[in-house]
Amino acid sequence: MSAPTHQALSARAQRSDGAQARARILYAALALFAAKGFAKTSTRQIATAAGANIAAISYYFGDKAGLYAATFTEPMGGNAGDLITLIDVPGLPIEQTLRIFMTAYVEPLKHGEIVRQCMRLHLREMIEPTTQWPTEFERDIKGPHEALVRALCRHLKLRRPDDDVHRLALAVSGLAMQLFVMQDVIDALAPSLLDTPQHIDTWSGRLVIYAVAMVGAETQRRTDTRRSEPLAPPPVHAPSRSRKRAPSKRIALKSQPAR
Amino acid sequence: MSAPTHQALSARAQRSDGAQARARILYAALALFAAKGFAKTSTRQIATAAGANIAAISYYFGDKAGLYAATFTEPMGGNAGDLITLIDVPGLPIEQTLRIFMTAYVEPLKHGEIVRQCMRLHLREMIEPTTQWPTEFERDIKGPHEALVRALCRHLKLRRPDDDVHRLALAVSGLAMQLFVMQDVIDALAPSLLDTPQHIDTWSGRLVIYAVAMVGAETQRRTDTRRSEPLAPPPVHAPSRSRKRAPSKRIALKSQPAR
DNA sequence: ATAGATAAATCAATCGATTGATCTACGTGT
DNA sequence: ACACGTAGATCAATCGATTGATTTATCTAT
Repeated sequence: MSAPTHQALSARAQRSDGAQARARILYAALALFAAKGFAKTSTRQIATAAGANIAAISYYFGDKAGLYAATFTEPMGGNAGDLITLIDVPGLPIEQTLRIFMTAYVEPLKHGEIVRQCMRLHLREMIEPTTQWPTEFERDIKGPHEALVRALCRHLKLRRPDDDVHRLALAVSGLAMQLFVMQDVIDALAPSLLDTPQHIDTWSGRLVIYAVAMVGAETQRRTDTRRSEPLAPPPVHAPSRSRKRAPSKRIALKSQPAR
Repeated sequence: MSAPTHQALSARAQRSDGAQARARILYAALALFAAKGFAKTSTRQIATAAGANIAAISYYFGDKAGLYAATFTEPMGGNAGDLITLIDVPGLPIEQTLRIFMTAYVEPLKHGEIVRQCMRLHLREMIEPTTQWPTEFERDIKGPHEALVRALCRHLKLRRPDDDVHRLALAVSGLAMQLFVMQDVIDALAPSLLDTPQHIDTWSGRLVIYAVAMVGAETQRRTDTRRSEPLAPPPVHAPSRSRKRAPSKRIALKSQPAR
């Protein structure tokens, strides 16, 4: 019989779906791995948090490493390639490309705790790489970066990217990436900056402004160094609020203070 | 017996200094903790790498946690407060303040492997906080950030920092911070960007340009929103290379494409 | 429809390996 | 002779993984 009134008190039913137990284990593992890392999370903790038995993890995922790999592939439907195709349209002006890039990059921050945990998991891989890292790197890091490099090359009218384009692209994507890396730091420094989707949107808007400004500064720098002597150190040109052309005031600053 | 020809092959002498063994353990632990983290590094590995015995670690440092704490306090002489006093001089124009900030922030990247390992250790604390983190946060994160916020407030003529100042400060310091966080990523994407002190100086110079541009953009945004209707969404104003006042060209951009 | 058979899911118990930490004994320099 | 430092051996605890047995759901033959 098993009347349908079997207690749903304990997060699992007497005889759960099977796939349901698998999902419980998966998300419990995601939360714990994201919070404490792979090494400091034991399979017993995962099983306890999921309300499942320890044996179920090897039953469904083979071993602990298999479960870890599943937390990378299963929860997210793999929307990484979208970002690339979004910004890889040649006709778009750079401001729109940057806005699309930033908005798409930051947007996951608004989607619940699970996406946030996925992000945290991926960040851990960046600092403490496992066998999962190469895949992660190729798909979520190298791809978007090179797409951004292509867009910047188009805007700067370059046939091939040079070091400065790579630096610029890293600075731009780093603006968005830091929101993920420094989540806790930001919450500690200014708690009201990441708490609501509205605040995340305003931040995304600011990042677009910053990115556009950086691209503009790099464009400026390239024209400056091209028309001046090629070996001169890059002049500090502050976009001073005075509208007259900043005459590249030579500031007496030691470029390398500590030799 | 034991002729003085006892092999100096293995990095330790037969009867080493005592304090010398301590130092070997400390730096071996620093390297291993920085490379693999606290949990995944065993005391046996540290002792083997240091050419010392396992008992020596509890003899000199109490336990594994004590050794971990020592890797934070001993190798670096604590030069964090310097950065604060450097940029906390009210008279300096913002360009110089930013240059000093960036140069001082990035400069450790040039100093050998040990400083690099220390940085890596501190970054691990950011993502996986231990009891060491509060101290670390107050001294190396919150302090410099608030100093930068003060400098920006001075430049923007604000009596008290608002959210936008915090965002700007985070974006600026994030530019420098990402060089540490993304070391391996950068090496994988464009290997020649961080390999020599000259390249690091070049990058530092670019970061100053970027930071100045971002501060300029934020200044611009504030004047724009002040003189326009206060509730309008922040317009995308590209710092176009044309010198004439950018008339805040209204671009038809959906602010939130993927809602 | 009902009983029996097969597969799926869960459980407690336990394995070998490794961890951090400690103990005791030996060698060395003063 | 003495203290200091080192070495090997060993401790209890915990880890990931596996086992065999039990329970439940699904299918099949009559």
